[in-house]
Parts: sequence; C-alpha cells; structure tokens
Amino acid sequence: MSVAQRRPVKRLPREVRERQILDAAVRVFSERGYHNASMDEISDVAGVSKPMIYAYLGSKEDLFAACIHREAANLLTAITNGVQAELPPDMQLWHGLLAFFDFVGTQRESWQVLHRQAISQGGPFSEELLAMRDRAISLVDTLLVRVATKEGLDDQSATEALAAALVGAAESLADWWLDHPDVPSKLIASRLMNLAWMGFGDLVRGNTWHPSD
Amino acid sequence: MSVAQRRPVKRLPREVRERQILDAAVRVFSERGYHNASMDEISDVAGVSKPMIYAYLGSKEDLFAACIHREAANLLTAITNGVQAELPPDMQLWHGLLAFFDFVGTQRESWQVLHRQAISQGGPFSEELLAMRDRAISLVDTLLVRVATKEGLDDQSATEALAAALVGAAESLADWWLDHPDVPSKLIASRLMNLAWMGFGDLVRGNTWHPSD
Amino acid sequence: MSVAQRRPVKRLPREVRERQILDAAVRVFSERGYHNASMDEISDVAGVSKPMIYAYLGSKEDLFAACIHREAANLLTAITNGVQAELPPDMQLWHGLLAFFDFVGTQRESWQVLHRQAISQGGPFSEELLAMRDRAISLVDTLLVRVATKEGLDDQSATEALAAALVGAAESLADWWLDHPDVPSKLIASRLMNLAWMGFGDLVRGNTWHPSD
Amino acid sequence: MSVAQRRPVKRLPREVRERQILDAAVRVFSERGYHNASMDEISDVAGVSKPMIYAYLGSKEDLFAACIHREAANLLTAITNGVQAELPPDMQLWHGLLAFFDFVGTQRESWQVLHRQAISQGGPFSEELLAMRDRAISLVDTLLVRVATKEGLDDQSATEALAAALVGAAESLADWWLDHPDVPSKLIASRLMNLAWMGFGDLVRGNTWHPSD
DNA sequence: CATGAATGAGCGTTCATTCAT
DNA sequence: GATGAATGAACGCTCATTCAT
Repeated sequence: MSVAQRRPVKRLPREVRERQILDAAVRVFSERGYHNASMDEISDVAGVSKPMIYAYLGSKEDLFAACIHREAANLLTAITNGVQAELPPDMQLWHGLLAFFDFVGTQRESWQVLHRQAISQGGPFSEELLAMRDRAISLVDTLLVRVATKEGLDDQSATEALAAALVGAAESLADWWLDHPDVPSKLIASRLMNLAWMGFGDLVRGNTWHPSD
Repeated sequence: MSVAQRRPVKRLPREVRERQILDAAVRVFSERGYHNASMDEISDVAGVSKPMIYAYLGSKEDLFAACIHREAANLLTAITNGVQAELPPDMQLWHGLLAFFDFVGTQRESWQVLHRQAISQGGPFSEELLAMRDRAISLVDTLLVRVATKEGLDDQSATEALAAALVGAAESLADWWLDHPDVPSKLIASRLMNLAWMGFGDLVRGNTWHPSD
Repeated sequence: MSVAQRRPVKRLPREVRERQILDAAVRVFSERGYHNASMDEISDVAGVSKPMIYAYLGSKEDLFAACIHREAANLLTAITNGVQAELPPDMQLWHGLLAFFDFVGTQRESWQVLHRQAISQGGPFSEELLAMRDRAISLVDTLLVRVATKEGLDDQSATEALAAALVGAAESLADWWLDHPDVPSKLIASRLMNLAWMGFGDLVRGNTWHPSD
Repeated sequence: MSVAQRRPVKRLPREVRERQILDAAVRVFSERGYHNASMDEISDVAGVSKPMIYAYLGSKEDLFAACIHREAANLLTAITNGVQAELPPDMQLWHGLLAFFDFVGTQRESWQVLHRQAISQGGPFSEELLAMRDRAISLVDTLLVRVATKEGLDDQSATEALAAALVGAAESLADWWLDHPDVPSKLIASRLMNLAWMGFGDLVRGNTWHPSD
C-alpha cells in the first residue's frame, strides 16, 4: 500500500538511538511543556522517525516518564558525588548544595523538565519525582542528625522537618534562579547555606521562636 | 410550522456572569490542568454558553490569565491583611505566614491554579505570577530591613536573598502540604518561622557561615 | 490557536444531519468494508465535517453500530409488512420471501453492510445482527407451527430447525444473488419457496430420510 | 572491536518455510480478521522474520490470497473424498455433507478464514471463494441430475438452483454452528439432508408449489 | 541467507474557535 | 443578546513495507 524509504539511512544500535531520542525529548519537553510538545517535533529534533520513538520508548507518556527517570537519576548522582563522606557535616552539605546548583545551572533543560513539568502533570510522574526528593531529604537528614546527636539533641521530627524545608527552599531558589540567571551560583548556595546552617545551629542549641500572643 | 420552544434565559449583569465564568474556570483548571481543561467543560460548569465566554473573557489563554490575575490578587490581599502594621516585626511575619497557609488550606483550588498550573505554562502566565511573588518578597524584605537597620546591619542584598528564600520555602512547603493535608497549618508555619527568624537573627548578629577550604 | 470557518454553512437541524451521515456511512461501509472505510471519506460523502460525525454519532465503531441498527430495523420492517396476517400460511411465507429479496435487490448497499460487514467484524456488531435473525426465524417458525399443528404434528425442534435453515438459505441465496444480479428476484424466491414448502410438507407428513448404512 | 554474536539460524527448504508461514497466517487471520492481523504477529507466530514472508509470499494481500487458496483446495478435497462414486446418489450427498461439516468442525480456523474473512474483503478474494463454491455446486448438481434423469425429469435450471440453495444453506448452517458448537455435527447434517432430499423428491415427482394469487 | 532497523503515509479523534439564526 | 451548529487544524499512534548490514 505504501511505498516507503527513499534515502539511505544510517543504522545505529538501539542504545545510541534511545539516547538521541531521550536527549531530544528532554529538550522539547522543557521548552514547550508536556502538552505543547508534539511527537513530531521530538522526532524532528532527534533526527529519527516517529515510529522509532514508539518502538523504542513507547507512548508519549512513557517517553516523558523515561525522561523524568533519567534526569532524576542524573541529578541524584551529581549530588551524591558532590557530598564526600570524609568531610565534616557542614562541608558535606555545602558541597551537596554546590553540586545541586551546578546541575541546575549547567543543565537547565533537565531541571525545568524535572521541576516545572513533572510536578504539574501529577500522577505517576510526580511520584517518581517525589521518590527522588525523599532520597534527597533523607540524605540531608542524615547529616543533620549526626550533628544534633553530637550536641545531645534528639528531636527526630525537628531534623526531618528542617531537612524537608531545606530541600524545598533549594528547589524554590533554583526555580527563582532560572528567572534571574545573572546571580552567580556560589552566592545562591551560600545564602541558603547560611540560612540553613545558622538556623539549624540555633535549633540545636535550643534557641527557638514562639509567638508572643 | 414548528413552534420553537425557547427556554427563557436569565439575563444577568455582565459582572455577575464574569464571576460565574471565572469561578468555573478556576475550578476546572485546577482539577484538570490547563491543557486538559476544555472550554466545553468550563462553559458547562459555569452554566453559560461558550460564545459568552469568548465574548466576555476572550480566548482560553485570556481566560486562564484572568484566573491567575484574580487569584493572585486575592492571595496578596489575604497576606497583606494578615500583616498588621502596629505589631512588632516578628509577629508581622508570623501572621503573614499564617494568612498564607490559611489561604492555601481553605482555597486549595486557587493555590493549585496559581502554583502548579501557571508555573508550568511558560510565558505571560509565569510573569503574572512572578510579579506577585516579587511583591510578596518585598513585603517580607521590608520587615527584615527594619529589624536589620535597628541592629545596625546594612547589607541590602542579604535581606533580599533571605526574603526570596523564605518566600520560596513557603511555596514549597505549601506544595508539599497539599499532598500531606493531615499536618496542621500552624505547625507548618511555626517550623518555617523558626528556621527563618533564628537564621535571620544570626545573620543580624554577624554569625555567618563560610566554607573552610 | 486555530482560525476556523471561512465559507458560509447551511445550518440544518440535528435530525437531518444525522440521516445524511448515516446514509453516507452505509454507502461507504458497504463499498469499502469496515476497516477500509475512512472517516474522512464518510464525512466527504455526507457533506459534513468530521467533528460533526463525532458529535452526533460518536466513534467509528458507534457509527457502524448505528448503521447496522438502522438497516436491520428497516429490513425487519419490510419483511413484517410483507407478511400479511390474513393470508394463508404459505402465502404469508411467500410474501415474506418476496419482501426480503426485494429489499436485498433494491437496497444492495444496506444488505451488504448487514450481511458481509457486520458478520465479519464479530463482537457487538454480530450480536445486533443475530438478534434480528432470531426475530426472523421465530417469525417463520410461527408460520410453520401453525401448519404443523393443523396436521397433528408436534415436533417443536423440527420446525425451529427448519425455520433456521430456511432463513440461512435465504441469506445465502441473497448473497449469491449479489454476484448474479441478472436472475429475477421472483425466480429466486420461488425456488427457495419450493424447496422449503415441499420439504416441509414431507416432514409434516412423516416422510423423512435416514442413512441406509 | 565488537565480536558480533550471530545466533545460528535453521536453514530450512523453502517449501517447509512456506508451510510454516501459511499455517501461522491462517491462524492469525482467523483470530483477528484480515485488517487486525499484523504482519508482525504473523511473523512472530511463524517464527520467521518479516522479510522472509515478503520474499516467499509477497505482500499482505498476496499472503491472504495464498491462505484462501490453500484452505479452499483442502476443503474441496475433503468433500470430494467423502463422496464415493460407487454409492447411491443419496448416500453420496449424505457423505459429502458429513465431510463438509467435519471439515468445519475440525478445522474451524480454516473455515473462518474462508467464510467470514474472505467474503468481507471484496475483489479478488471473494472470487477465489466463488470459484470453489461453483465447483461444489456443480458437484451437487451432478448428483441431482443423475437422479432427475432416471425419473425422467429434465429441468436443468431447477436442479442447479436447488444445488445452489443447498450449498448456500450448508454454508449458512456451518456459520451458525460456529456459534452453537454443542450441537452434534450429524444432527446438523441430517436436518439439512432431510430438507434437501425430500424437497428434491417432490420436485422430481412434479409436486411443486405456486402462488395462489 | 536472514534480519534488525528504519520510515512514509494515513487514520481516528479532539478541541479552540466562530458564524448563522 | 444568546446559542446550537459547524469546522480547520493538528496530534497521537499504527502498520505495511524495505534497505543496510
């Protein structure tokens, strides 16, 4: 019925094509958003025909999920590599923050897909994200607990909440940073570090705030 | 021949119709997301025919922008009302936070539209949001500056960054709260207040953290 | 996003449009078969845009089902009208057959859709057909039973089987007739009538055949 | 660099491969219908790569035609073998019917492909079928003519029409039987035999029916 | 010889938008 | 003024078919 295929085509192993496709998808999803991204554009950018995308990575939803999965793994790896176990806790946190903001700064598209797109789609997408977020929180929590224990404090819920707030603040700052790209990443990181570490120090030392009314 | 049965139509003043439509739109946008919301469903929920929507509020994009605009104004008003000028700065911040989390808790749909939907659509939508955000940040900044000045500190960029981080953390916590609705709003607010106020206190007193390498 | 509608369009009441669409669909389905029929061609033939089809009659499957339903009802009505209650049984059967072959001859497309397409799709489509078929069989069976009872015979399963075979033979003959259109319908009907009526007469009188080995 | 692992492939003679492919095709076509059958599934079921199918049996249409051709030949052979020349005419017909219903019962897939699928695709497919059908009709006709001649009757068109009706009724009954598999095949065959043979007997003896108006 | 890799072409479906009444 | 009726345009997805290896 259809007489296909006119021009010669480079045959690449599946693995390579998959990476090409994922790269293109991340780019297009981050630029256009999930819904405005069309499979046609993705296939164009990838330099691959649409059927290949469906053959290798499934439906649009599947493709998006694969993007989220890969980028989330990359981000977590970057952070984990930044945090070096032999350093003192504050330096661990510091390098973790640096690694995070570095990822956001150098791979803006990846971060946009993760934070802006995945979260607003809800359902299975967000879950993958939330799982990664939880891992990040517990990473931070481990650090805080170590310090708190040394100081004799043992309020588990406090450190966990602080860790959650810290991660949240980092995300928000990163998001804000995307719209103010002229601020250097070290400055951003140091501001957050100060807020977190000093506030945490107060907490550890029992300095807390309560409403006066 | 045919005696056309015309169901009598309530003629309402334009203002009322517009509110009906916006209410319906906020509800549908927050439930389905921008793209999955159909003009048909919005017109159904509003009890108004589609051409009316186009006549009163323009295209789908215009309608969405109108939603964002109205809800953002509502949120800012709520916060501004919470902050009472005659109180000391810490209590002003505290009541501002309470007002914010109260808005998020009681008007979930509005918040979802604002934070989850508006952010993931690029362009004009985000801008409206960012404007409101900036107003919130400067509100907080004003407070912080007042305290800092009294203490003799005068690092403008520091208070502004702190304000930005605080607002970001609040948004992020609110977002997290949507998925954990059983946590009481006061607890959320107090955790954030502690982190912010104590960390800020340190900053004011010159206790800052610096990397040791 | 899309700027639609250039040329003036005749506004017709829904009922009329639905008939137009069904007429076109029957024609296209009978010509091309269910799968090779495209919604585009149907909408072209109907002189209506595709979205109208979906708005009025649903998916392709729904549309096909609606065709089957309408044509099956038409056929059954034609047969029922042909069979006049005041006539003797043989003449009732005769006029029923005439009506059937007349329908097949004058509305070839309808019959093709019913017999060739609906049956080969299976599932819900065939069921609608089988239901109609069952009504036809019981119509014939009623006739046969009346005669058999008058003659003192009371073998229910025999009349029913005969009725089923008769209906089946009629269908097959009709189908064969489509490929041999030069044979006059009356001749076809009379051949079948002879086979059925005389064979049935033998059965009633107890003349039956049994294998001799 | 890469030592390509080539799984050794069974080299089979063309004839065997072709049978494998046809077997798979008949199965898939009968299960899914012509259009819903995919070349991918056929090649999977056959255990042969798609290009082999195209090399050996041509396009999807060609493949389907080959299926029809083979199965039609098988059916006709089965019937011809059933009819044994030395028997009296009625027993020949009887055994022909038995052979037919036996084929339908034991090779349901083949029959479904032949009757349900081939018929609903127009054009060349139906023609192959009609040819086989004509051969079956003339087989029956030969029998009837022999009897009629012995009795002194010589109305050629009458026997031919009867033969056609008989074949049609048999097909139709077979089709009905597919949906009612609990009825024993002998009963089906005997009902049809009675109708045909007794009706034919009347015809031969000059007992015919004519409309009374 | 045998196949994994690749694609052109088309189909069913939806939706924002507007005109005739 | 208000709406039922109508559509252009695009999107996700599939499949028969073939070439490079």
